Amino acid sequence: METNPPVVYIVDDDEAVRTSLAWLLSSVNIRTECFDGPEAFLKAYDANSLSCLILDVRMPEISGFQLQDRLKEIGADIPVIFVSGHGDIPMSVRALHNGAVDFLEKPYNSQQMLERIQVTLKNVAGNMQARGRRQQLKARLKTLTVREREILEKVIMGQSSKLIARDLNISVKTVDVHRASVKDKLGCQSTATLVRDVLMDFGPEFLKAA
Amino acid sequence: METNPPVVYIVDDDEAVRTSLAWLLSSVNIRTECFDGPEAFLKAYDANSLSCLILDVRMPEISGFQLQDRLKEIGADIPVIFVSGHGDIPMSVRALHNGAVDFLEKPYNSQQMLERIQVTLKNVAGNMQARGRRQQLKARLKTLTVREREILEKVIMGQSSKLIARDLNISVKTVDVHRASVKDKLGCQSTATLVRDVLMDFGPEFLKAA
DNA sequence: AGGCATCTAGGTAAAAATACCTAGATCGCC
DNA sequence: GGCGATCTAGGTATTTTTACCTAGATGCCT
Repeated sequence: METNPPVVYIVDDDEAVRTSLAWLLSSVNIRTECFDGPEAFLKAYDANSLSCLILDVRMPEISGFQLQDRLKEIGADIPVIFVSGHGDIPMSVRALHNGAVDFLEKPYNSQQMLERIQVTLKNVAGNMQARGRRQQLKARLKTLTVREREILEKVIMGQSSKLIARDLNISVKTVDVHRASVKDKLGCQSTATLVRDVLMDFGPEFLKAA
Repeated sequence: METNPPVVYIVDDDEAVRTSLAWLLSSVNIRTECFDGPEAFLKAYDANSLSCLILDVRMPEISGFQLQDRLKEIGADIPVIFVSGHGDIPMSVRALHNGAVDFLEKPYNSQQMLERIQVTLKNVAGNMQARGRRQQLKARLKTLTVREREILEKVIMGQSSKLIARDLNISVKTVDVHRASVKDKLGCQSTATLVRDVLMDFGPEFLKAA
């Protein structure tokens, strides 16, 4: 996790806006990367960076909303701050419902813009280590076999090895073997930490998650 | 938990708005309760009801935002739909950041208003049984003694009785006694279900919760 | 055919959790 | 002074989990 310098991605088709924002941020030593459209941004985006995205709503070809959807699809949880010159209330509501962290009007107040960005970056920083664990756990969950995952779910539901064995019509011994390899693969010390780690990072969505 | 008929609370100082909204909702058989100000609403509000709140932003004495803050303070997690006749984007963003589920402009489109309300009520209904468990668990957590709660936290952190005993400089036996009474008071069968139940309902906020 | 992953299951043993029991020390309250 | 709550801790026994070991059956890929 190389997260040291925060990056603010700026996606706007208006050259003047990009330049002005970049200048504003550089004045407080925040690194920026500018793109004139979503495609260019998606190519350059580094999911492991400590970053946020300043996104224009209305752009040719692909709108800001569409880019936001795209980012959700690929599981990129970079915080999005929308900026719009012709926005209205329904648009801002839609943006925030769709997961944006903020919505500002153009022309924006520099001081305010800066403040919102810094708050956002701060929040991202606060969530970084949690996100790291989450990603790691997700990767490890993928290494589980079908049977192991099945046992994991039942363990988390609080069933004992005996019950699980009866459910699956296999020996308790076999269940224990699977439990052991699950704990091994996920790097947990005990059933308690196993349940805790999985639920902390995935919560109720665990059963649905891939 | 008597939650049968959903209630839509309407708080607006404009009599005409209240009447019109109440009429709209009654046309689809949704029960409403109207109030001309936050104080009257707070007196009548039933936290156990399946409900949402249509709230005007600008009102004399106490603003909609202030009522929203008040509701957060008293732990009422009723979903709030703001309506405003003189709203702007910053206001809507502020409202949503503050926990509102929606923000509509006056004059509103009846069909749209209805739709948003129904979506909101549906979501509330979906969360009701979860909320019930949460409330029950919260109540039970309060019956724990200081020591029991201390042990519970360590158990959830994945520590074994042996470790906990060493941490607290007491006997393993004593730790087991506390563990047993914690499981008993919270109504859990095993450590796994204990960890699961607490984390499912409180998650990472468990340590901060009262 | 051989290698590899997976699911299966048994043995042995230690460690941990759980379920019962008793019971002393302390403290605040009536 | 007695009562109840709380924290303490021991005994005993059972069940469960965990850590090691081996190893057969299956199926897939090279």
